[in-house]
Amino acid sequence: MEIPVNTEERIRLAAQHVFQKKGLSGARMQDIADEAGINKAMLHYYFRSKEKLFDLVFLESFQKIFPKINSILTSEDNLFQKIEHFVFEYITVINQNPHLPLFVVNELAKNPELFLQKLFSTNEGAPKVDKLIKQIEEEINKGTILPIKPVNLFLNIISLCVFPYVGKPLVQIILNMDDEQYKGLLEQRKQEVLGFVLNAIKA
Amino acid sequence: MEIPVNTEERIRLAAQHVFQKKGLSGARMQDIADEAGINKAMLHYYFRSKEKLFDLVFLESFQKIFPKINSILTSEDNLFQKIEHFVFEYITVINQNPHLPLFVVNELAKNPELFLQKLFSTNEGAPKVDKLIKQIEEEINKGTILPIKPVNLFLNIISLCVFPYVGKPLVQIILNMDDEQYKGLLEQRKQEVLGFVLNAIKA
DNA sequence: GTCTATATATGGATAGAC
DNA sequence: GTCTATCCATATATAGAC
Repeated sequence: MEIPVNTEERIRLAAQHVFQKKGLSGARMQDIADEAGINKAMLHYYFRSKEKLFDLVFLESFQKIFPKINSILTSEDNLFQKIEHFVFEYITVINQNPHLPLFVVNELAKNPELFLQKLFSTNEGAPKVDKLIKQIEEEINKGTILPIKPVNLFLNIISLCVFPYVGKPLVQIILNMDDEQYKGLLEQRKQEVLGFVLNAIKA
Repeated sequence: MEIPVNTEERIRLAAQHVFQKKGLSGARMQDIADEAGINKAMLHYYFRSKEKLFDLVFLESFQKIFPKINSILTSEDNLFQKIEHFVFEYITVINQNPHLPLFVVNELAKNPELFLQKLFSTNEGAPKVDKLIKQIEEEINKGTILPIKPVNLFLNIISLCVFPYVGKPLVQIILNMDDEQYKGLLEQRKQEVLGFVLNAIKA
């Protein structure tokens, strides 16, 4: 994690950090400038406005999640491989950016109107879950897994992967865990989630 | 949902609504005044400052979640009854306040220092999960459920209950569902979550 | 208790020197 | 490109009339 020499990149990283921590309305341009080690005026020189800077950060955050999901969902793996890949890859990504899910979810919730245009104008579009849904239905028909609404299974998997990160502060209070203990809990989630899901669906 | 006649109560409800939707930093006193149908000055007359008003709203939100959880967790039910009660009650509460979990989680994450004093000074304290943990261990020893780290099981249950609400905007994009469809999905989560969990742990 | 008007602080954005 | 100084809009908070 060496500090980039060029100013624009330093600002980008500082903005990412501050926005993810405080959100759009909570972040101060001064905070970003301080963290980047430069002056407030520089932010406007490079990125024009707070909103433009935020849009960039948000889009980049979004793109950290979706392409990888998509490539797994549309792969040629069978259902069980796909679930394993999804769980492992997804938790790995989140582990590298633990504040990312809450940031994305929260800003999406606060700007219900903005996200669509920003997303679909630049991105390849929302993930394609059709193939996974179809695979789930096939396995149910074959009798290899128990009947379940495919959408529910997908939602369950995502919930198990993501919530421990999104809900961290709340769960820590409930379980009375310090940061170190919670980190340990998160580290073995890949195996835990995978095992739990496979148990739940196996016929 | 009739509108209260007395001003203080109107402000409280308006504040709750606006804060839950926009968060502390995103909410404007003017928004709250407008929604309450009174003047900005009134807010300060009754609640002194934005921060004090927020603290009240946040604490009330918090207290909507915890007492009920606690009473279930410490009850004399056996493990399976307890899981069923927890899932049904918890999802019912969230269904009545769908914005509550994201609000609480988000503000907790943004104010890591504030929450402890505010909470523990007024509340009966964090939920007691010890009893549940012990019950899980007992059932594992008896062989009625598969081995699992008790904390993981608890975390899994909460994740399955809460994430569909917290992650709504994101999940809706992924699954390409409109509000009506998503509402339908949420309505059958009680049965879905309970069945999924029981399948996953049954020996 | 409720309003209008105003004070005060904060934060995003720009001007202009270097 | 980078800085300091400043402008200006917005938002919280208060004063004071009714």
